[in-house]
Formats: sequence, structure tokens, C-alpha cells
Amino acid sequence: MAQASQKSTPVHTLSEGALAILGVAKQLFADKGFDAVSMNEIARQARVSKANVFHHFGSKEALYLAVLKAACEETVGSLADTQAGDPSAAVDNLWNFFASHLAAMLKSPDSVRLILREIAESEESREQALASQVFADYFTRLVSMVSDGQAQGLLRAEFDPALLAFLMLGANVFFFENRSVTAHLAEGGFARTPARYSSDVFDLLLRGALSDVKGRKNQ
Amino acid sequence: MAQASQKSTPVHTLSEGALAILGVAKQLFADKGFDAVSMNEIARQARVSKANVFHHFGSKEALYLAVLKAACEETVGSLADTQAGDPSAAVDNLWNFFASHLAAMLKSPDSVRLILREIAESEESREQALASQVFADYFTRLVSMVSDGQAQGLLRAEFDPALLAFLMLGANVFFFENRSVTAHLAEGGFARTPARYSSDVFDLLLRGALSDVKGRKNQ
DNA sequence: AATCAGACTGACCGACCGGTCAGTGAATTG
DNA sequence: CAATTCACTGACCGGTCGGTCAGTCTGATT
Repeated sequence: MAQASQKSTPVHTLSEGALAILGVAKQLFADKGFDAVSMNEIARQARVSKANVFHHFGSKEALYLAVLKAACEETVGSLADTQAGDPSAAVDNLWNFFASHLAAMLKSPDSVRLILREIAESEESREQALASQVFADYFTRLVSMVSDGQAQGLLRAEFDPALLAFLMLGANVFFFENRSVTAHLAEGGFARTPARYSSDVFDLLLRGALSDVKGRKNQ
Repeated sequence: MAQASQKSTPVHTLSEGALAILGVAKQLFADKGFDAVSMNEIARQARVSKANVFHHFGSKEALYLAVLKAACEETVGSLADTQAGDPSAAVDNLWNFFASHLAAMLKSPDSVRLILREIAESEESREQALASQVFADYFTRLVSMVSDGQAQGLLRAEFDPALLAFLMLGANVFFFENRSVTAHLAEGGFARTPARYSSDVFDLLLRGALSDVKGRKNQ
């Protein structure tokens, strides 16, 4: 075991074969989940021997962890440049973040599916904590933007900012997870393109569903 | 193979052992997914021999299908009694459906996780179609309620009714899937109890996040 | 008493699993 | 040139996988 299972080697120092393994493993794990993928299959698709996979990553668990870690870094990385913005334009910032978040998810779907899969897992493992951290990162950013909007008087202050943030995150994730289902749906026109979905959802969240007559009867 | 793999035996005609197997399999499949569960494990927990599991269900696939089918029926069944309601009270109907939907999910989490797992799968199998149908059932109901609300002038008519339905469904599913994550979150107060979450989300969706000043600047 | 159906079991099967290991061959280094 | 390093491999291991089968036991039918 030459350099197996060393912690978090920067990606660009890996050998060609190791990168191929990482790429194949990412796609397979995202597609079918940890248990449905065998090391044999990964090796075959990466065109290396199975022993070579173990040489580079030590164990199946370690390989999975490496894949997940890369996916998390890629995901939070794509978010890093979509930041800043002054509080007085909180609603615009919110919109930018919301739309680019969905776009980023769709641009690297394997990473996202990997992370969502991990979060859905019930056991509280090291891997789950990693994936949850990505979730928390997005969430915290959204919450602070919403808070800004409330502080500036642009948004109503009566609701919990975390609630809107959660709703926005959920709207994107739910869209992402159900793309294939909504595509076959008769009423699925709203989800035909991500851009349209984003702007329509954002508009609905901001303005609300209620008509402007005084009928405020909820609960 | 005595009565294995017959299609959709009504549950109450199954033997005691078969029911035990079904129950154990449901919990295990929901917890860990198809590939992470072995027939040995199911047999052990159900206190029967592995051969007996095959006697009753023929194959692992068939057992999984039986479990999934039962879960789908249970889920749409819990929805069946929450129906009707005249169109003029569309908003109230919407609220009732929304709140009881979340409550129903939390009452039979194994079934829900089974279905969500199946929907998340990429391959378009027979099982996926089954699970998607449950999704479609809920969705269609919601859409028609929203349409009613729009026809009655209670809700704004400018947005796609399917969009609000989708958002509501997503809000509940997202809450369900991320219960364990939000519980550890500092800003997770909004998700402390399902009842509070339901009513707060519903209120926010109806009234919108924007404050009432004329600042309508979105896009 | 004889027959039959069906729930149930232990022993077994070939295939495949994750993982190991001794070794090969091509660069790098002294 | 010798020594070292390291990506890489084929052969192999014990164990578990989904699945089969011959047969046992029990209770109802005739």
C-alpha cells in the first residue's frame, strides 16, 4: 500500500489512473449508491485493475469518502464566487443566489446527488456530517440575506428568515430531485426550463399566492 | 415454490411468517436501501429461515416490489379520506390538505422513505413508476385545489397553479427529508414542530415575503 | 388411515464481494 | 550502473451474496 488512504491529497497531484478512478467512482456512486457499486465495476470502467484501485485508495470506504469530499468541495466552490453584495440590495442578492444555485446544481448533478444521498441517510456518520455542512453553508448564507432584506424593510419582518431560506433551498432541491418526474407530468409546464422555474418561484415567494382582496382567513 | 411471487395477494390473507417478513423488509429497505439489505438479514430479524423468505416471495426483487406496493397503497390510503371540500373554501381545503399531508408522512415514515428513495433513483423501472404515481396523485389534488382558489378569486390568477402545488409538496418533502439536519441547526427553530412549520410555511406562501411598500423590483 | 397442501428448514451451490500480496516494469535519483 | 520509488497487475483468499432443493411437520380433507 504505497500512498493509499492518505488524507485529502490535492486533486492535481494525483496520477492519471487515480483521477480516472475518482471520476468513474463519482458517477457510479451518484447513480447507484454505495452498496450497489462494486470495486470490480469501478476498476473495469476506469480501465485499471481492481488491485490498483485499492493501491490508490486503500478501501472502498476511503474511495467513497474521497469522492464525497471532492463533491462537497466542488459544490461549495461553485457557490463561493456568488457572494458579497451590499445589504441594501438584499432582494437582488437573494435572487442572484437563488437562480445561480439552481444553475450550479444542474451543472454538476453527480456531486449534488452524492450529497443529497448522504444527507438522506439515517446513520450519523462522518460522511453525513460532511454533506450536512454543505447544506448548512447554503442555508446560512440564505438566512443572512433574508435577514438583511428584513432589516432594510424590503421584506416583511414578521416571519422567521430561516423559514424563507429553507423554502428557497427546498424549492431548488425538490426541482432538482424531481426533474425526471415533472417532465412526464401533464401539469409540468412550470418546470420545463430551470430559468423559468427559478423566476416564477421567486416571484411567487415574494408576492404570495393570495389575491389582494381583504380575505385574510388563514387558520 | 408454493405460492411465491403471485401478484398482489391482499395483505390479510398472508400467513403470520409472511407478514413478519414484510414488516422487517419494509423497515430495512427504508433504512438502508435495496442493495444494502441481504435476505439473510431479513430472515434473521423476522425469525424465519432464509429459504422461507424465498418460499413466500420468490426473489429479493419480488419481495422489494411487494414492500413498495404496500407502502404506496398505505400512503395513498392515508390521503384518501382527506378529500372533498367545496371549491368556495379552496384555501381552507388547501390548508387542511397541506397540514395533514405532512402529519401523514411523519406517521408512516418508512413508507415515505421507501417511495422517495425510489423516485430519486435514476433508472426508469416498474418500481419507479409506482412511486411516481403516488407523487402524481398528491400533486394533481393540490393543483386542482389551487385552481379552485384561483377560479374563486381567492388566489391570484397570474401564477401557474401547478407551481404553488409543487412548492407546497416540496416544502413538506424537504422538511421530512431534512428533519435530522435542521434539528442540529442553530437557525432551526422554525422546524422544531411540524405543526408550527406547516402553519408558518402556509402563511408565508399565501402572503409572500415582500413588505407592502411599493418596492416591486423583482427582475 | 391415507392423502394432500403449504409453511417451514438445513444444507448446499456458483458467483461475486472487498481485500491481499508477490511481483513487474518504467521512470527518477545517487 | 545500481538502487529506489511507485503506478500497476494477476492470482488468490475467506466470506457472503441471492437462490435452490430435498425433505419435515402440521392441520385440514376424504
